[in-house]
Order: sequence, then structure tokens, then C-alpha cells
Amino acid sequence: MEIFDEELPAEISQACATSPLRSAICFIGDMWILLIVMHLLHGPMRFNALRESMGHISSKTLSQRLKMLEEKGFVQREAFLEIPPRVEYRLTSTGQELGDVIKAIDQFAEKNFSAK
Amino acid sequence: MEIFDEELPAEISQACATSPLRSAICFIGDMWILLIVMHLLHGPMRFNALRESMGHISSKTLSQRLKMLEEKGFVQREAFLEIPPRVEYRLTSTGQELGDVIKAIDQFAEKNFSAK
DNA sequence: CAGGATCCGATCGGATACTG
DNA sequence: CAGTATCCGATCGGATCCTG
Repeated sequence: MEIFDEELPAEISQACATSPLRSAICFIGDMWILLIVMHLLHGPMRFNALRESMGHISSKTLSQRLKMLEEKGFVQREAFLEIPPRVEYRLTSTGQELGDVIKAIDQFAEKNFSAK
Repeated sequence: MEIFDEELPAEISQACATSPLRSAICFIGDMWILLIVMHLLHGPMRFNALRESMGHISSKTLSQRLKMLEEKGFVQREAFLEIPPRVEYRLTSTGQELGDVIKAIDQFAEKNFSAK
């Protein structure tokens, strides 16, 4: 049930649970997490919109990562009681702080990943 | 032979090769890469020292990531002709720029991953 | 539309053994 | 010491099908 469990197998926790920075690296060091956050920075998005804008992510992977982000309190899920159903995902205020990380990556990217 | 090939299977390139930012996210969105860079920020390190300080990374995984970092020009390998052999890995000047990313993650970590 | 359930191949990554 | 090679189980993640 726990997706990002604090009780990881002993070896991994040695790499991850040692310090806040390492914990963050283990969490953030995931392509999908970063891509999701990057897209949500522009504003709330619906599940399928997110899915399509990310270029072939499976619904399984997407919903799993969204749950991880929710558990950590970085993303908030909001479901509207409509038919057909509408669900929006938005960054929480603490989630917004991840924008700085994306920004740092972006600056690095412009210098070192453009037209290379 | 190519570890981080530019010719990825079509689906993945759609998520990664679209923009510099996405490329960077795909590269940086890797726990091991981030952990290695984090450790090398303090200065050059030898293979086994790196290995041990990272808490149970296999030599296979470590050497593979180091190669990826070398291919991108973020890490430089320097072998000394001694016995027993000594090899040091250091961040290149462009690799040092990844320090800003780590710094951003660290600031985020202190706020959101301490004693949680 | 938003996602859960299942199946399954592909990849990852550790353990181990070996080499210069 | 600094890796490479191999084996193999575990995990990942896509495809597909199904539901409220």
C-alpha cells in the first residue's frame, strides 16, 4: 500500500535515509517525478492532459507517481463531481518549491543539453 | 557500447529528446547520477572511496554511471600509473555546474525531508 | 474521463568470481 | 585497487482490458 515506504530494504536505506539530501535525491532522482512536476508548474492539469503532454507515459506509471507526490504532500488531487469525471492535479505550496530544482536543471540544460 | 545513446527507442525519445530540459531531466532523473555528483562536489575521489561513501552501490552500477558521466563530459577520469593502481574521478568545469542542481535539491530537502 | 488489475517482457542492479 | 563478465532474481513499466 505504501508506495514510498520509509522502511526500505536495509541496503537502500543506507543510500537514501542517511540525510535529508540523500532522501530528497532518492525521491527526486526519478525521471517521471521530475517530468510531472515540470508540467504542473504551469498550473493544474487533468490526468489525461498530463498523460498526453508527457509523451507516452502509461496510466499505471503516471498514477503511481502522482500517488507518491500526494503522499509527500507535493501534489494535491482534486476531484470534481461531474460526469464525465474530472480530476485535477496541482502542486501544493511546498510542491511549488520544487520549481527551483527544475529551474536549476533548466539552466544547466540550456548550457549543456542544447543541440548537442 | 553506447550507454546513453541518442538513438533511443521511439517512445522514450518522445519523453526525453524533445527539449533540452527534458533531455536533462532524463539524464539527471537518476538517483545514482545525483548521488555520485553530490559526492564529487567535495573534490576528486577514487573508485572504491566513492563506492563506500555511497552506501552499497555495486561496482557494476557505479562504473556504468561513471561512464555515462564521462561520455557527457561531466566527469573526468584520471588514472595514475602506480601499483596498486589509483584512479581518480573529478567533476569537469561543466560538471561543477551540476552543483547548482544539487544545491537546489539540498535546500528543498532541508525544508521538506528533515525529520519527517 | 480517471484510474485499477493483470500480464508479461525488458531492464535494472546486486552478488560473485575473475583479471591487470 | 579498479574494474569487467556473468548470472539471475527483482523491479519496472508498457499494453491491454475493465470499471464507476
